[in-house]
Amino acid sequence: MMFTTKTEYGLRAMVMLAKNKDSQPLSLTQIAKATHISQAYLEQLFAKLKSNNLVKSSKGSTGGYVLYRPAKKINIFEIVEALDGPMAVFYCVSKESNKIACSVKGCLTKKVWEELQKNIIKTLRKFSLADLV
Amino acid sequence: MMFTTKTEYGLRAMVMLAKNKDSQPLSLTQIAKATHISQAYLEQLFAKLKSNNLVKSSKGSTGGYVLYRPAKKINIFEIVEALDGPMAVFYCVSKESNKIACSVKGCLTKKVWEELQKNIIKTLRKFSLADLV
DNA sequence: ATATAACCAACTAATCTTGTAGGTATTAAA
DNA sequence: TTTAATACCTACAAGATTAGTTGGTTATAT
Repeated sequence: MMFTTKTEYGLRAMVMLAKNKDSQPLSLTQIAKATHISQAYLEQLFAKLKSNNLVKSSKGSTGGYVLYRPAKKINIFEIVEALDGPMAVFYCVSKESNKIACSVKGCLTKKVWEELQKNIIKTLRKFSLADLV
Repeated sequence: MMFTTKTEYGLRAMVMLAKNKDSQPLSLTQIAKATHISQAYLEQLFAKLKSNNLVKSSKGSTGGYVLYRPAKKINIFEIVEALDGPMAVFYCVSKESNKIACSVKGCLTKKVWEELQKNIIKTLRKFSLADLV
């Protein structure tokens, strides 16, 4: 029951973007250097961040990444979900649960996971990226 | 960010023990048959449950397992932690965090994980095994 | 043109989860 | 006292996921 390093790394990078007050976007080369995370690995993370509309990119020689929205308008849950995939503490409360057999009628255990999951999401939504800067 | 099947299986088995109104303890053979979980795998789970004082065992021909305490006195967090290991949503808030370098002074991200973790534990403690029966 | 950047897909390495195999020790009951 | 059923133990193996690498291409400011 732990988040992956993807989440950790991505979050660190997002904090860097939030702190960046330059007129220029921040390149992965710069981020890799500062965080000691391999640039190729960062690329994969940023693909996810971008497809979830959390960052936008510009190509070319002065290119790089900037936040898609102001840091205050990005909450931590969005970042976590973009990087780690849809939140599901158990199969029975995942969005793909129809695939897996959990047809137990009135299963009381499920209620625990539902409440837990709601709670996690609520907590993560409470914090914005700006809160981490 | 998902609990393992260890937790799922162990919890199912614990519910069975809680439901067992026989004078006899429940054997792993019986649990394995009812849940379709391999008996050898259940053995490993019960080793953890036992060392965490959640069940007690009796050997011999009519042996098996019973709850260590009444179901009402066992909360879900205890079971989850026994099976899945100490709760830590991130390395920086794990009990072994001294091993891993997270010496960032006044790291704001950590506060998020601390609050999240507290919340998870609180939610899981709120439910007892008796609530699932 | 050239250098620097994003972007892309496939592969490899490492780790963790899940499960198996083969045995010993204990004990109620025949 | 034998037998059958049980817990208990350790090491291994298969499978899945995570983490990271490699070798490219496409785009763009200088």
